[in-house]
Amino acid sequence: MAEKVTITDVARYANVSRQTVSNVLNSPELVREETRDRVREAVQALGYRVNQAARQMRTGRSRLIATRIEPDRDGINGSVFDRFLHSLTASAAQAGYRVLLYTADDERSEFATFDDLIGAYEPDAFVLTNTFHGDGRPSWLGARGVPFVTFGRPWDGTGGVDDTAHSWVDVDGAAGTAEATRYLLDTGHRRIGFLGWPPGSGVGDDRRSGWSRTLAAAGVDPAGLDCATDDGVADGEAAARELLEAGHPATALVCASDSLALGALNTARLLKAGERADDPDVPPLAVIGFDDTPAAKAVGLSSVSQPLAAAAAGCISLLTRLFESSPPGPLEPAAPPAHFLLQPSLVVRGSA
Amino acid sequence: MAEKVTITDVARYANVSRQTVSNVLNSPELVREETRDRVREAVQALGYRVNQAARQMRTGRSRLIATRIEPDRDGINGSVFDRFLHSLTASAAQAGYRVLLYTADDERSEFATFDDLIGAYEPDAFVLTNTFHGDGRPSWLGARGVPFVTFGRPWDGTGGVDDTAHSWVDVDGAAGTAEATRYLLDTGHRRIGFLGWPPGSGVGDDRRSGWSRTLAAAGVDPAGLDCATDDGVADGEAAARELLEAGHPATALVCASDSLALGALNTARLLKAGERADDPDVPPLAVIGFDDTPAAKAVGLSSVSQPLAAAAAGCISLLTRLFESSPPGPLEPAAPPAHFLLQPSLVVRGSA
DNA sequence: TTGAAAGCGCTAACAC
DNA sequence: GTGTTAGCGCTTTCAA
Repeated sequence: MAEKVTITDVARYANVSRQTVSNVLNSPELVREETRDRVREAVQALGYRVNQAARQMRTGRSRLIATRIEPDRDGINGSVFDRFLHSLTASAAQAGYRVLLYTADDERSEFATFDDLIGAYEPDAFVLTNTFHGDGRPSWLGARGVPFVTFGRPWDGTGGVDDTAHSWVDVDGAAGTAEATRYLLDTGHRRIGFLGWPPGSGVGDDRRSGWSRTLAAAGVDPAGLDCATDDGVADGEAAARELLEAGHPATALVCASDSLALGALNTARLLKAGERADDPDVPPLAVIGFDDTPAAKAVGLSSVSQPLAAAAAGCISLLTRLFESSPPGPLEPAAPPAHFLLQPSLVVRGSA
Repeated sequence: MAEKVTITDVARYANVSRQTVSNVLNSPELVREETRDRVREAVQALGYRVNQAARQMRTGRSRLIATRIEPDRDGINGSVFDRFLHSLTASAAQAGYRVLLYTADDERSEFATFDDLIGAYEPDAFVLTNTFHGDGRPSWLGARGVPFVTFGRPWDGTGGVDDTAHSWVDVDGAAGTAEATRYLLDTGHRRIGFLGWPPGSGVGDDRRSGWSRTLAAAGVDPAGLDCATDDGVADGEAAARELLEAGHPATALVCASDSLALGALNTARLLKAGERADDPDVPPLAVIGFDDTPAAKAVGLSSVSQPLAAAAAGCISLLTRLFESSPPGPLEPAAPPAHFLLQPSLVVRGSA
């Protein structure tokens, strides 16, 4: 256990008072340059580090950012969160913060954890991911004046976004599927289907809209090309089968997730090997997924990639802005909510 | 911002002294039952939570466990760590601890982060993952008397394990590949290859050994069946090609990772569709991966699954044992290192 | 510009 | 069994 070095040790070593050391650390402009340098040397020499617990008691700020770690559902898309988390940890560290993890199975238990965390560790802010329409967390935290940022827009349930609600960072999903659709159009496809989730989820509707508007712009009739199902490889397989066994089947598919895309790929392979085997009229199905997960990379699936590092950096940037505007104290008007809408990019691989 | 409730508020509410409240919290047996109940009611009524920062200043314990979040390399196997992390967070919470994250690109920066973390946040312990032969972290932490557990055995470089080094939890990789090999043997395969990593990595050698010993027990000559390459889908593809284009090719493959297995699957598919097309003599290649990643699930790859939740729980259990034996104070002999070697299980899917 | 005093919330000793 | 005292390391007045 490294012997604890306190501010007193530094003061003694540098021949100044404890307060002067504190000033050098927190308001260096108040200290004469010569003294400042001497103190900094002492800090270096002794390997001094500010003790967070003590500082927190005085300032009320923990330099901790709490976020929930997601259990990776079907797992394919889980990796998106994990990559985000890595970047968040790195960005936070750069800004002088650490990331504290928690888990929660449902809203009730998450609120209980909020209470626990806020009471015990006093995180300076929360980063909320996987937000959804009707998510109670923003208002819970908002009501208590706890700063937070969401990775995901505050969907209002009609496909719109309430920009004034709170600070957020998100990736423009519609732009991603639009780019994917445009790419397929450029490659010569006309009958481009969309494999997505049931309407009502902000994210899913957003991604669908990019496809439909691009198709509309190209004058393609989307009838029979839109298919909604739950997320999962098996769901994707089944749904793709519908789209491909129709009278006038799709020749390409834009998918709302890599899970669905992987399922579509499986189905296409089966059809190719089965009833349609050796039918030269049937070209290979072009498929584009969403999220550019490791699985996509592994099987050569083209996919829309989210700029996760930028999203994480955006969250931290928004948070620090929040901290600056509203000192630790009581709830104040604080800075007006701000947000970043980032552009994804299409990664083309063998599948399209 | 929820108004802060302190121990003083509770004391006033319950008509006792602050110390009595503290006693109810920390040494309930010292307090008369009636008083205890009254205090507990007050705690409930006021929604009181112990302030960690204040407690930490007195006790020197932060109830924080630090661990490094891994950037997910090729990504396929990255998900293993993430699932472990989720379970670790849950297990830690149950034991009254929170998980603090950090990142590090190399050993030097990790040591610097150790210093930072220890000086500033004073985590009670570290959980080290992805340990390797020659890993300097255990001795660094050990020298400073900082408690830690590794998820991964302390390989000594000769394939052996130094049991006395420190507490660890690990999964018996050899048992996993042995089970996979046995399964393939039972399915009628004889020429079962192993697609692994270059010798020298404890984990890789361990997994290889399970295969080779099982093959030996079955009286199969492993000549030309062992292939080593770096981890990655592309590497797996290339290596599998060697194994499959040999004079007397393997009919089944046990792989050290799902990445390699996925690559092998790709190669098998190509060969099947290409030069070997329509050759009835060539049965489909049986492949078994390692780690049971989401990608394996998605493509129907059989794989050896690690009990990650149990591993995480084991880490926490070992850590709490450490805490109990060695009070916050200076470095003491503490409890002797303990460890858990967990058994993986084979998940059979379409690929084998 | 630097120094002295106070106190954040808690718990380990010790007195009552 | 319960209350009193002291102090963990720091920063924020305020005075020198």
